[in-house]
Amino acid sequence: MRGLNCRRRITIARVQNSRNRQVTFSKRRNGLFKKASELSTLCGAYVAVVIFSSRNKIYSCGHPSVEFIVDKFLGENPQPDTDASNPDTDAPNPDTDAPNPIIVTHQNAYVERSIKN
Amino acid sequence: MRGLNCRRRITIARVQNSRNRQVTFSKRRNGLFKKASELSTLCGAYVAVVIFSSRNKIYSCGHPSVEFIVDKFLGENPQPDTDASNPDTDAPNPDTDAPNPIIVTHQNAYVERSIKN
DNA sequence: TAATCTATGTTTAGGAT
DNA sequence: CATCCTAAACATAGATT
Repeated sequence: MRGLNCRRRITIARVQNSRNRQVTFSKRRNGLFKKASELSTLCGAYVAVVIFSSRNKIYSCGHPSVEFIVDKFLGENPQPDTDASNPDTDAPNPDTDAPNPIIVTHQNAYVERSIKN
Repeated sequence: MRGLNCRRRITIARVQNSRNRQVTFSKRRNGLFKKASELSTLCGAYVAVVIFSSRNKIYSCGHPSVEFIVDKFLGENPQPDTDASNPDTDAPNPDTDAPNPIIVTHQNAYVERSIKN
């Protein structure tokens, strides 16, 4: 029970065994959500994660909420300001939304873009 | 170089020092994207991550693309189920979108929901 | 400001339940 | 299905450049 049944290095490629793949999906999905939550808490950022499993099930996690972040992402939230009265909290400020035309094509890559510019 | 300048345990709470917070944001954001990418590759899942920094900058990462996943999430991609017959490849099938009425309210919690049912 | 270093805290593969 | 266990793999806080 020791030394052999521990973590082994794996290559980042599709897990062949469907059973192992399912377990890996479950474990890493939870890990991803935890990391997302921590990032939000530690840095005061808005973080949303949306996952579609191979069986077409949706799993999502968002701070403050996936919908809010998705709307903001889509620029469908031209809403100027709901309540921006917290000097201490420099969390993303809703009322800084500009009537931007965002939504560029996001491919399989990390994207960084300023809303202001 | 001597045991002190190494990693220390931190509590998951807003990082007070703004400089450290910025560094932590940068490091963990990259880590989160990497994890998301690995999950997608390992399990054949669609994964999208959208982040709004406290300075309102957008950072996103998606496989196959954030837009595609967001659209799917919003149910703006109505279309039932083209084929549910591929035992080997259980990767999400783009053309299996169903005219579903999804979009429930997603709060600060992990959400799991089946599309088919 | 970002990249590098390194010891250590955290995640997780595989096995078992 | 999720969850526990273990030890190895991996991520990263803090210092440094």
